[in-house]
Parts: sequence; structure tokens; C-alpha cells
Amino acid sequence: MEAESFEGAARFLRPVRQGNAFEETIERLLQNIKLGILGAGDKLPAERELADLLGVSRATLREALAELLKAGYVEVKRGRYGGTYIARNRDSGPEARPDISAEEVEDVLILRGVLEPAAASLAAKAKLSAPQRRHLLDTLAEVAGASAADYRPKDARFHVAIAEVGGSPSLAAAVADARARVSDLLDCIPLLQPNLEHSNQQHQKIVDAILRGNHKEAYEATEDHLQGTASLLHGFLGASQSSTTVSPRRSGPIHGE
Amino acid sequence: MEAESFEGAARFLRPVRQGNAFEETIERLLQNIKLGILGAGDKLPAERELADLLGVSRATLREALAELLKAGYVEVKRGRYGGTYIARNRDSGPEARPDISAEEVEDVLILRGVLEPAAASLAAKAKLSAPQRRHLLDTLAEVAGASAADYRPKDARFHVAIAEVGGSPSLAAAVADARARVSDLLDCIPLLQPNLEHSNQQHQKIVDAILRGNHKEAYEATEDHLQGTASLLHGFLGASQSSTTVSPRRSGPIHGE
DNA sequence: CGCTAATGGTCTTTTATTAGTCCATGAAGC
DNA sequence: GCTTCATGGACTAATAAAAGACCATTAGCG
Repeated sequence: MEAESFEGAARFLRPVRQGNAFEETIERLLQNIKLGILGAGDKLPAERELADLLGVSRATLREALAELLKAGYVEVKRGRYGGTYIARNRDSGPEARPDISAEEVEDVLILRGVLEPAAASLAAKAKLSAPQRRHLLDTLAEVAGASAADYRPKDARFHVAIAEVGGSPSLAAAVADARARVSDLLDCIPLLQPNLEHSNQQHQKIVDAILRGNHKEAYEATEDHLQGTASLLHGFLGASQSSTTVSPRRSGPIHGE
Repeated sequence: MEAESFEGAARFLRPVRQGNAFEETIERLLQNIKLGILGAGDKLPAERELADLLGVSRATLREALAELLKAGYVEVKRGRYGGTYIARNRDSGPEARPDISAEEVEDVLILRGVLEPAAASLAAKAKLSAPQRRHLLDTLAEVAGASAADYRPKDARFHVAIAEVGGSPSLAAAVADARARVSDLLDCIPLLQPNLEHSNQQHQKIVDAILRGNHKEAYEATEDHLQGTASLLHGFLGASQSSTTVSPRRSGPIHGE
């Protein structure tokens, strides 16, 4: 325990920020879109307000919004009562897919495997208010009724909703972050109809357990559910494109261009 | 699910960064010191390398180091084979203690209550290498033999070590972050000798379970252990200084000054 | 002794980001 | 119609941060 023992320490002296303000702003907005928190047709807060929420200057926010506009994620209406809106039918372009390492897949699957069942368990233990119960049921219905085109965001929205009612904002944020990473991985693999139906059944089971206050069952049902997508991801990505510790983004923020 | 439904969305449109680069750099370094990852007498990486690790310019890093130097956290030696070292006996000044809301205490306790037992369980499930086992035992011995003065960092180091061997860097980082927040809270309450002895017994139990590969026991032993400090924190902070959603830091980075 | 080289210390230049002001637009309300 | 005013759009000045070059120091080494 003397001088120069950085083998391990270096892992914790990790970067203080992920990129520049412009890139992080795009990332945050995109995360909210992909997680279905900002759904098609939704109006974003006014630029001045949104910049404040994101803790970034309006100029930087506008740069980010300009990119999202160019990529078709948002639409803008001018004048009073105008604003920025999430595009209703984005021509889903060929999302930039940097190579994915098996380690990274494993890492995020472990993380969400820890966070999500725990969040479901907490939600079951918590004394949910009527609006919270409604929120769960609403997001459940949304994902059950979603078309294949927007299944992923609705699905993510549902899972984040569970974490939201768990009582810890930090946990909800952590789940949202992990879920966003999972969603990025899921974008690389096809959406299979039988999987969707099975997923919806599992969703129902999770919500049932939460609303009945059965935390053990909520935990296990969530574990089961995650197991499915974990297997899927392992199958499609697990053994492919291994290693190559690529530097994360830093160039070409959206996709083409 | 139409336009302008931001009641919930706003919670996820959270700030993209916590402060300016200078403040975040101090915070990160301080976190590593408080978590015992950088222990007394350790040599920091050279400025150029450290700046690179933290993803910040050398100028910004040096500003941060200057603050830590002024506050007595580090010492500097010039010339070849010189460097920046963690101070051996810092005159623990009156740490700036912004008011703490009960919600914040609850939030972080829930979060670590989810993360740490899960990390211990993962560690027990994992096939640990000899160096990993040694790492666990080393940090365990360090905390068991620690003086009251540096019990907290050694304790934190031990808990983070468990997460390190769990197989997910993201989870380890999450545990480190949560632990740092807990440590900040613990700094507000006295260190009681009987608690220390009980803690050390629990630590031993956790490591035993992990090394035996009994994940259920590792999980439960960690839960038990956390329960202790949770009660302590609730007792000392729970009902005091409630509400007042104070803005986090942003001014006076270190302590006095 | 005197050189070497890795390290902290000090600059300058360029770029990113903020903070603020003012303009242009256009649906709502009279 | 006409006015209102919250909105996006466009600029400027000030500040933070990065990138890089160069200087000063000093333990080791021949």
C-alpha cells in the first residue's frame, strides 16, 4: 500500500465527462427519445427552458437541436405557440453502429440485471399512489398495443416507469441510463414477433406482482424477463466482433452526414 | 400521450453535467481519496497522464490540484522522479457540510442498498482469480486494522473492492459513486467504537461467503451490514434538516477558504 | 562532476461554451 | 383585421477549457 499502485486505481480515475457539451446534449435528448420518454408528437420545452433543464447554454442546445432536426428526429414550428416537436414518422436511418465488444455487452447486461429486478422489487414494496398505479398501467398498455415500429421505445418507457415509482430518483436515473445502453444494443438485432408476445405476457406478470405488492414475485418475474433479451443479445452479439476497445463516439454524432 | 406532457419527462431531461470541468475534476480526485482508492502516501500519475485519464486538459487538472494542495490533500515534489502525492496526515478541516435533505439520504441509501448486495452476490458467483481473492483479503485486512482516523476510507475501499471483482466495470463505477455519496453523509456523524467492531465482523462474514461462492449468503450478509449504517444515518440525519432542495455544490469546492 | 530525462511550472494561441441582446414569426384573443 | 407576446432565429462579447510549446527542477547514472 505504498507509492505507485495504479494498476487498480487507474480504473477509478475515469474521465470526468463523456464528450463536449454539444455531444452530451445530443446524447441526452436522443436517450429520452429512444427511451420513449419523449414520444412521437410530444412538444419539447421551449429552448430557453430546455437549456436550463439540461444545464447547458441555449446556443449549445440549439446546435444539438439543429443536428436532431437534420437527422429527422424533431420538427420545428415558429411563432408564438410554436416549438420543437418529436417527429411522428422518422425514416429510421441506418443508425451508426460502432463495433461492440463482448465485454461491453456483458457489462451492461450485468448492470441492468442488477438494477431492474431491484427496481421492480422496490416498486412492489412501495405504497403506490393512484397516479403511480395508473402510470404503470398506462405504460403497460402502451407497450402492449405498440406497433413493431415503436415497440422498443414503448418497451423502454415501461421499464423506466417501474423504476420511477420505486422511490429513488438516482435509481430511476441509473435504470434509464442502463436501459438506453441496452436499447442501443437491441437496435442491432431483429425484432421477432414471438418474442414480443412473450414479452408482453411477462410485462403483465411484473405489473400484477407489483400491484399486489409481492416484491419477491416482481423481482423474479423481472429477472425472467431480462433473461430473454440477455439470451437474445448473447446469441446475436456475444461472440461476434469481440475486443477492439473503440473510442466512444467523438465524431459523427447522429448517423449519416 | 399527446403534446406537452412534461410533468414526468422533465425528471429525465436532467443536467448534462454536474458543474464545470474544474469542479468535476476536484470532485473526482476527492472521491478517489475518500474512497481510499488513493491512499495516504500514494503517488498520483504524472500530470500529463492524469489529465488524460480524467479526460481534461492539463491546465484544468492543475487548477484542481492547486486547490487540493491548498487544502492539504496532496503534496508535490518537483524534478525528475518527483510527482504529486496523497498527503499522509491531513489536518482534517471542517468539511463543508451543506444541508442534507431527508429525501437525499433516502435516495442514496436505496441506491446503495440495491447495488452493494447485488455486487457481493455477483462476486460470490464469479470464479475469482487468485489476485482477486488476494485483493479482497487485503482490503479486508486493511479495514480491520485501520485506526479510527482512516477507518472510513479503508471501509469504502473494501466495499468498492467487492464490486470490482463482480465482473462489471459499470457496476463497480456505480458502487463507487454511491459509496462516495454515502461517505459524504457518514462524515456528518460520529464514529462509534462498538459499531466498528460489529462492522468488521460483518465484513469478515461477507468475504467468507464470497470466497465460499455462497451468493445468497453474501447478498444477505451485505444487506445486514448496510442496514446498520442505514439506521445510523436515519437516526442522525433522517428527521433533521428536512426538505430544502439545495443546489449541489457549485461554490466553495473544498472546505474553508 | 556533468549529462539525461521525467517531472512540475509557466506561458501563448485557439476553440468551445456561456451570457446576453435583439430580431422575426405567427396563433390566440380582442 | 389588428395587437399581443411566447416562441425560434441570429448575432456579439465575455469566459472557460483545450492544445501545445517551452522553461525549471532534480534524482539517477556514467
